[in-house]
Amino acid sequence: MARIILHIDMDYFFAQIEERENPQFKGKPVVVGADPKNGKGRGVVSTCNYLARKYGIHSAMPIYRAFELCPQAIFLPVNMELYQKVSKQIMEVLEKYSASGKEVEQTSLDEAYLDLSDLGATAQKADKTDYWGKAEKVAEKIKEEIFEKEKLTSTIGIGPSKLIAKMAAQIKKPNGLLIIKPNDVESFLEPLDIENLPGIGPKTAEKLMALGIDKIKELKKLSRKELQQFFGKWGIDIFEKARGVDEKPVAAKETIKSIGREHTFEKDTRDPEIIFGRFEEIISVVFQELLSANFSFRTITVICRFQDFETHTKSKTLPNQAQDLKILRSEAKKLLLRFLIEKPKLIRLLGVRVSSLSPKSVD
DNA sequence: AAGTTCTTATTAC
DNA sequence: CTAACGGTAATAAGAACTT
Repeated sequence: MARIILHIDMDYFFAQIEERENPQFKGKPVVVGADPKNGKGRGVVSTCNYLARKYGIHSAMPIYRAFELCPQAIFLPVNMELYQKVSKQIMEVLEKYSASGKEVEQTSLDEAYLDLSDLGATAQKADKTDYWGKAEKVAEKIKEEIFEKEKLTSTIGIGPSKLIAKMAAQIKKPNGLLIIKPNDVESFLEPLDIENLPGIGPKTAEKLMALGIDKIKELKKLSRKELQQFFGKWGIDIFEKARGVDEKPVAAKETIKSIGREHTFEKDTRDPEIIFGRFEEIISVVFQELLSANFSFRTITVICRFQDFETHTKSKTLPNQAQDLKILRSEAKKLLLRFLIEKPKLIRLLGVRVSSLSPKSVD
């Protein structure tokens, strides 16, 4: 029995919220992300509205580039608290539509999966036809309710797996709805680019391109064996994805696995005041996060990116769980000192991450 | 030989 | 002065170590 999985993705989430909060932005290009600093900013675009996209701006683009493309756009900082609040409201709507006992799997602030298979489980044999029609109705209602309550548009994809549901939504955005039934999976996938497959990023795509493969239809010509020889274990995954095969269940994420902070300096630096000052701030923020989440840690990782963009990590795993700022600070500092001794280069970015977390209950 | 730990690479939002 | 990019997190894989 095929599952019915729904994937919802809010349209240009951060920027759409900003439009909603500031009606005067309507009809103007809006870019949410780092401060462009008159073309000298070091950050990137987080999200932008579709008008900004017309100028060639897109997510992850260096902010100075976005500023070049459209200096008259409205540039806004990321207001994460606000987006988190809105996200929570939206997830509450979704909860109502997930079958009893089934959890909503939230994968980011603005994306989630629901398993609607139960719509079919109760249907009679004679009525076999319309699980998918019912799912479509549910999707329409979800979209409507979110729009009513939050005045935000979204895109929903429905398919027999998380993979297909997600791809359906990706293709149809913004403000779209697309249902791919099991029989349509093949014809849906084949004409798409390999990069439309979640998990196939620029690196994997480039390797496949070198083999003359750019469409999923071409990718399917490679055997399981060939893909495995090329990509190892990963090749098996690719083989299955190309056929829409994805058995992963919809399940809410249990716990966080790591907590970290990174900072890119305004200017690359070697100044100990700046380096250690910032390092200390990063450490305390990470420790605060750890406390508020009520976790102890066992592994500390320090990330260092140099002027030439070379990025390295050093980590240390303690013999026991700890929830102690002094330990975090002293171990992290030792790791940082190793970097400073080994490399004489200017530092661009510093980061600290704790992992091997374990929940720590306070009595 | 097996289990950890350390490090890098890749992806995604 | 040529000028290529954030921050946060997960996951996988291999190398390097301990036991």
